[in-house]
Amino acid sequence: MVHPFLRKLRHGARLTKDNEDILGRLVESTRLIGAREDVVPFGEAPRYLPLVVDGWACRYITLENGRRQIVSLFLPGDLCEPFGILPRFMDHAIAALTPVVIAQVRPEAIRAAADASPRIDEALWWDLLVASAIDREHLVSLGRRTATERLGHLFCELHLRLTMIGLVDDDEASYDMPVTQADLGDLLGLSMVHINRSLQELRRSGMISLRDRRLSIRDLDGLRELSFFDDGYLHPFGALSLLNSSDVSDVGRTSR
Amino acid sequence: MVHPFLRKLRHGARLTKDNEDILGRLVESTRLIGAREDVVPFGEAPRYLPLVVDGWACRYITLENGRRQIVSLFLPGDLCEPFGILPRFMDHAIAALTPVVIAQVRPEAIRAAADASPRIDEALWWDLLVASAIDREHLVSLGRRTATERLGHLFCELHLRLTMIGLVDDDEASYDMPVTQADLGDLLGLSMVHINRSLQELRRSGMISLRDRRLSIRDLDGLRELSFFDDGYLHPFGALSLLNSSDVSDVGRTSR
DNA sequence: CGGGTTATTGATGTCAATCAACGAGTGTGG
DNA sequence: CCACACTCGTTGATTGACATCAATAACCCG
Repeated sequence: MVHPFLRKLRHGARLTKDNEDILGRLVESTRLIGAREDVVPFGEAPRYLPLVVDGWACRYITLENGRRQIVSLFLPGDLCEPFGILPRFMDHAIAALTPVVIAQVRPEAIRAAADASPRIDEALWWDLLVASAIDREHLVSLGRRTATERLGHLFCELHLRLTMIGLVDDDEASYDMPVTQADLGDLLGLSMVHINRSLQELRRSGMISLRDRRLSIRDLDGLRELSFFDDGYLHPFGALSLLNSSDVSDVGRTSR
Repeated sequence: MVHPFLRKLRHGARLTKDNEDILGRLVESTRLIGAREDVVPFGEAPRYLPLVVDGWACRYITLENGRRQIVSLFLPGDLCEPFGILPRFMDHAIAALTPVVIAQVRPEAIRAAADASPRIDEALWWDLLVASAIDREHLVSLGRRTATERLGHLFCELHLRLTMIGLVDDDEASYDMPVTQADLGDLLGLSMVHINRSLQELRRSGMISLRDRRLSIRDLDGLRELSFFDDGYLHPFGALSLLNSSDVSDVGRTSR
C-alpha cells in the first residue's frame, strides 16, 4: 500500500520513482499514540516533525479558562508542522483524536529531500500552501459561517482531502468520521449540544447521513451550495508556478 | 531608517551586516496602493511576493453571499505569503487597508538569500512560524473568545508586533490604529455595531482609549488578563532550534 | 452645500450557549 | 450475572451574546 503522505504529495507535483523512494525513507521511525493523548505537548521543545501515518490528530490550543479550540485537523499523510524548521518551543499542542501512528521526521532529513529534487521541493511547498489555505477556510468558517454551514463545509473539505489519499468510498461518497460531537464542537467553535442539533438538521434535510462514525454525503452538490464550498483552496491539481508554469483559467470563488 | 522587514527579522535570528545587506536588496522595487484597493486580487496568478513596507494591509476572503472575513492583518515588514514559492493562483485576496507601499519580492531572490546564509534562512523560517502562530491565535479568538476578549487580544498583539518594528510610543503604550470599526468587524468576525459597543466597554472599564485613530492602552496587564493574552506565540526572542540550540525555560500558557 | 464615510445609539430578533436530565452502549469488577 | 461507572448522543427549557434594522450626528471632501 502506498503511504498516504506520498499519495497526497502526488497531487502537488509530478514525482518520479526516485522522488518517492527518497520521501518514503523519511517515514521510517514511527510511534503509536492512544486516542486523546498528546503527540507533542504544549511548551515542549520538539525534536522532530510529527507526520500522521494513520488515524486522525489535531492541533489545539487551550485557554486559561478551560475553553479549547482545535486549530487544525490532521489526516493520514499530514505533516503537523511546517517542514523547514523546528519551533524552539510549542505554542500549541498536537493530540491524537483516534489512536494514531506518527512518523518522526527530522527537519534536516526533509530539507535534504527537498534539496535532492526540485519536484520534492515543489511538492513540500505545495503541501505547506494547502495546509495554510485549509486553516484560512477554517478561520472563515468560525468568523462568518453559521453552524450548519461550518459542518457542511467541513464535510465537503474532508471528502476531498480523504479522496486524495484514497479513503473515500466513491460509490456512496462516504467515509469514516471517527470523532465525537464534542470534538466537532471544539473544532468548529460551537457547543456540543449545538453540533448535535445542527447535525440533525443536515440529516433531516437529506444532505448527509451519519451513523456509527460513518458519514455518507447524500447530496454533495446541495451540501456544497449550502456551505459555500469552493474546492479551489485545496489546489487539488497542483498549485505552484515556480516549476510548472502552465496557465490557469476559470478558477475560484468569484469566477463561478 | 532601518527597514521594518529587517527590524522584525532581527528578532528571529542574529543577522550580520552582510545578512542585512542581502535582505535589504530584496526590497527594491515598490508600488504605492491606495486604501481599499487590492494588492493582489482573488484568482490571479501572482508574479511576486508582496511585502508591506508602509501602511496596513490584509488578506481577506469574500463569501458568495457578500460576507467578508479578514484572515490576516499585515503591518510594515510583513511578507504576505510564505517565502518559498508562489501559488499558482490566489485562493484569497490581499488588500490595502490604508494607503500602502508594497515591495515586490521574487521567490527566487528570497530563496537565494536564504541559501546565502543560514541566519537569513533561520530568520525567514522564524517569520513564517510566527505568522502562522498569529493566524492560529486569530482563529482561537473567532472560535472561543468573546467580543471584548477578541478586541483586547488584538490590541495586545498589535502592541507587541508594532513594538518589534518601533512603531509604539512606549511612554504611553500608544500606537496608530488606522482601520475603521467595520474593518475590525470583518477581522474579528463581528458586526460593526457590536465592535462599537465592545470598544465602548473597553473604554469605560479604563483599559484603553481610542480617539482619532490612535489607540492608547491604559492598563496593559489588565487587558492581557481580560483577553487571555500570552505573548509566547510571537516568539519575540527567536524561536528556532535548528541553529541556536540554547535551552528554553518557563515558556507559555500552561507554565505560568 | 450636497454626498459620502464613519461613529454612535435604540429597538428588536435570532442563533447559539448553558443548564439539566436521560437513555444507550461499553467496559469493569464484585 | 449484575451493579456501577463512564462516554456518547440526544432532548427540553432558559438565557445570553450578538446580528440586524433603522436612524442620527459628525466629519471630510469636492
